[in-house]
Amino acid sequence: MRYADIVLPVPLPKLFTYEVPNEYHGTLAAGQRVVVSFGKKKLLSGIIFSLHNNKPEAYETKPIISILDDKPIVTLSQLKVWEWMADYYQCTLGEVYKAALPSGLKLESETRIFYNDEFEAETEMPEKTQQILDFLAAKKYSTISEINQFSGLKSCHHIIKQLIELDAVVVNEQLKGSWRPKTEVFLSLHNNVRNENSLRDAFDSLSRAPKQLEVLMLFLQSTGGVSEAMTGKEVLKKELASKAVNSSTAINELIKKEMLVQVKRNVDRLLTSKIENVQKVKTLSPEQDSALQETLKGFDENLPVLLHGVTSSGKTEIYIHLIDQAIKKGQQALYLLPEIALTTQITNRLKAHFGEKLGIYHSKFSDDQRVEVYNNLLNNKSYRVILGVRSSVFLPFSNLGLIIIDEEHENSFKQFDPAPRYHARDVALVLGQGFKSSVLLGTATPSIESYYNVQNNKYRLVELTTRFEGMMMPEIIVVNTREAQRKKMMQSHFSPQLLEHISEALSNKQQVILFQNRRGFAPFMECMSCGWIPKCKHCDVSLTYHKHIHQLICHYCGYSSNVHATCQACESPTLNLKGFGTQKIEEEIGQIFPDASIARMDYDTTRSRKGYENIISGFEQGEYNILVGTQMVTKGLDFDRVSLVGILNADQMLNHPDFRAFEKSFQMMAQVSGRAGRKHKRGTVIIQTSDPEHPVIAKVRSNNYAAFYQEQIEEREQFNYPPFYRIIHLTIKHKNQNVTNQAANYLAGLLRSVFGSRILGPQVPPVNRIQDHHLQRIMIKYERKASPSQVKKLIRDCINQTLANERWKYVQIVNDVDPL
DNA sequence: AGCACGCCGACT
DNA sequence: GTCGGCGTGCTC
Repeated sequence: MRYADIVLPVPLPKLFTYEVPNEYHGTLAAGQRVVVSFGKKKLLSGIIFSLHNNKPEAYETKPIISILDDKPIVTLSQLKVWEWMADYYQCTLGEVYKAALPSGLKLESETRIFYNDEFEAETEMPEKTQQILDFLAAKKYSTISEINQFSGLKSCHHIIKQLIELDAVVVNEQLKGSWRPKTEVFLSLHNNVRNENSLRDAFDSLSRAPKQLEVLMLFLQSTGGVSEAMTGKEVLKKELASKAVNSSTAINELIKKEMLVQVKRNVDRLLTSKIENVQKVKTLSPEQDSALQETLKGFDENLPVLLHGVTSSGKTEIYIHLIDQAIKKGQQALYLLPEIALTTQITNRLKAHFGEKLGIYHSKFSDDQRVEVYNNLLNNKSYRVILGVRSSVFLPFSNLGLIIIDEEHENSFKQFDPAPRYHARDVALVLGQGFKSSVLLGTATPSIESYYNVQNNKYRLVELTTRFEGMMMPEIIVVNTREAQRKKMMQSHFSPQLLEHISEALSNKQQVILFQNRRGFAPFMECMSCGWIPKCKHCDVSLTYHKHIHQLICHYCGYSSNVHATCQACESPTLNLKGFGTQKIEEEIGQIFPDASIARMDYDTTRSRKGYENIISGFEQGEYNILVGTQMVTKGLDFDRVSLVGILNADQMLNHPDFRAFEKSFQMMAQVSGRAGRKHKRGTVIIQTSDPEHPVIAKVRSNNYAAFYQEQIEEREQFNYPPFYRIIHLTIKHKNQNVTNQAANYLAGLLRSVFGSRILGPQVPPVNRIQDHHLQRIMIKYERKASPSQVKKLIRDCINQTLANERWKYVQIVNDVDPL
């Protein structure tokens, strides 16, 4: 095989053919990583997709520069999933590759500019050039982006080019960013002193070096005693060093005197905490046990099972039993959770059961740690279970027997940007087919699509209707805010009933959760005189005010701006903070209950690595009385002292212009209500709304999922929405608004000639400009029974025909399959 | 997506 | 006259 087709991390819809150097003939396989040169100078790592002997006719091939692995790091079954994804989600293999591997396994070159020491200037050069040269001379070498940053230039290309011509600098491409094993230094007793006599002599010889003596004693203590130390037991150097002040010189002296020896060893980054005693799997309640048996029956029929269990019904225990069984059969298990539900609570619980068999794959982990999880699984080391977020469907499983998708209804399983815009639940089902794994979808509030699959006998349904350990479903009180407003009884966002219940809970030393879904209601500034609102320079959105840094930030492109004292339009000093976010609620509730301690959980307070866990554990331990939060508070948290949950504004969710708004509202309200109540004490939920008779609220109140589903499914059928129809969104982007509009109209016309009334739009999406690109959107709704691949091919043809047109060949068209 | 090339307007 | 911004094309 003399040629290799290689997947490269570029969004181009093809593979690239490189020549295999002679010495590698017959030694390569699909899935191995190679380094190749791409374009004029770039070095990239890519994945061998296939090997063949077809010499390309149209171009000269470049050779593969080097081979990074002796054996494939992407398995054949992974490559199959990649291919399926690229096809189903209409993206390129390169985009899948980018998403699939942790960046530590993807190498890319970086241009380094080296200063030439022998250089002597013959003529004077411009000031800027001289500055950059001085900068390089001081640093020896630097990168383009560093120089740009230093010089404040948008591009330093011209200057560098000049310097190259003058021989003042040389450039060089350097591969960077590769993962390296972590090493730590261990100490053990030197062979010379591993008997009592010589050890005694050693002690004697240290009589005038008290510090070294102290350290040696500490070392012996750390090994667990002299006899242990004699066997060569090792102690972490940094741990020993931390036991005495200024001990590092003493340690190094002892090494020099050949009393201690040090060795560097590769250590696992993930085995930081010691594994506690592995817990036995708990016995299940009768309800749980029969649910487990039902689930197994479904698995026997080779059907995915939808486990519909009310909140706090103990689904996790069932999962643990299933995982345990899979491991006993020698299989692997994958437990998928949405990002925000992957808390220490659940991690600790699983760790207690599965110990070092458990691997965790999470975006808050460093990239090095993710590489280690990847390698652990690839080399079949310790992991048998992976608890992870959406991207863990990309891990190199070899014998996946069980997949659990918990909180199956969660939208965050769908990746929105960048491509691949995949839904982890749907990819997991495909993954499961490949391995013939058992698949379990768990939730208290199934998505309409999944429940429909139950009705159609594509999934088996298992229900858990009772809460764990005698917990009762909460009492739900609906408060009419319109009426309260009319009677002028609303105190800002709080109804008298809600305030009454809060103060009652507080005086009973119980905790309160206040839920505010702030979607579209983030705090922003507005001029009270002229109505001017600070907007993003590059996007069609108002800037969001962030109190902690006192800045305005664009949530779409990250643009930030200082807060000005005066209005930029009319110059009057009347800029006011507007909006109804969690921060506002936090402040106001603090004024009403000055003695309560309040925590806030939202995008801002949980961005840092520890922020999220601090808030949760603080609330758990009763440091806070009230927790104010966005949808984050609804996910998989079990608190023991929460007696009251307040939903501040249900209307906001219900009035969203989206066909899934009711579904999302029901799920959100049901989930957040599930946080109320403790063992043997019924919790209370207060829902504030201006429309207490709203059918969705009625179903939440009666906890009647089936009725809710019935209503929704009829609506979906009537208006041709999923699950009866499939949806594809095409977003057309261009810097010039006219070009965007024309291209969108042309494309929509083409599509209509093929699909007729299945085409909607083009329409301007709610946010019509992002990063200086104007947007238009076309929606394609087509019957579920139509062949998706056929439909997608026809759509591709229309897109290609549009892009072939000279006038809009620079238009970007983004494909979102099954959008949410 | 990145990156280089080259065209063209802005300032010395 | 040069500098540097941005539009255009190419990547095995």
